[in-house]
Amino acid sequence: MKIRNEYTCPLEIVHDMVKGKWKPILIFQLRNGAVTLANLERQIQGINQKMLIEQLKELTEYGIVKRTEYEGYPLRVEYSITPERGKKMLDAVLIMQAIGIDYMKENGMADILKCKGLI
Amino acid sequence: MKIRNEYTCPLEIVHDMVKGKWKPILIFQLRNGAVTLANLERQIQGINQKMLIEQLKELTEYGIVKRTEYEGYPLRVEYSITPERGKKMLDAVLIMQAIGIDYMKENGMADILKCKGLI
DNA sequence: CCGTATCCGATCCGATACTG
DNA sequence: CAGTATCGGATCGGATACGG
Repeated sequence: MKIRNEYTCPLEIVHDMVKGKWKPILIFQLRNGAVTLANLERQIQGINQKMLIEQLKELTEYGIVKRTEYEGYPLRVEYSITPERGKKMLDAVLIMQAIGIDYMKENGMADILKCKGLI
Repeated sequence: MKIRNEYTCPLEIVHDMVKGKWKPILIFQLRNGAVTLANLERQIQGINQKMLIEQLKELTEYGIVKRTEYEGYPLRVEYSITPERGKKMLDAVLIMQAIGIDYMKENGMADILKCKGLI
């Protein structure tokens, strides 16, 4: 992954950190602690393995996500958010989630929220 | 602009609201009140008029930005963030800005912050 | 179970030119 | 000053197949 050497403002970097369709959702899914790849794939509707690994990798390189590998067989890997940058980013993601929930309520999409237990 | 009719989670909508290289920066630039197009173009390094108008338009359609047109000549238009959704989104953007500032400090990019008066 | 590689259509975004 | 139209390269993201 490229980390550009010419940034003109802090938000430009953060955009690189979290751009991509799945990154905010991934951060949200890690809010309660470490999760395996297989679980993430199960919990996130519509994602595929390629996107999952690719975007987790980028989040890891920016210090938002931590990857932990455990010895033994079968292979076991867990992903979690980092206590510093990851936690802060989660705060931003939670605000955005609230915005999304409000938007859905106001626009007749509440059914989706219900079936997810968010309402 | 399309508002998909199939969303599977609130963060997916919010991603549509703020995706794009310039949207977080635009929201940040409107933090202190209404600004004209020409001023935004001056304040945001590297943006061009097309992107400026395009992304402001999308933010407006999602209720994050408000466009106000004043009568008279020359034409005067001002953009501001909305008190509800726009303000909340600004809260998220401010967290992200702080993350970006930290990141830059930790990675020897503090010079950019200095020249912007952010440090 | 975890990760990599490739292919390909969709979209993003920058440059540029033009209108009121 | 504010906004529209178009074009082409770069990037993104989904499907699929393969390897540790």
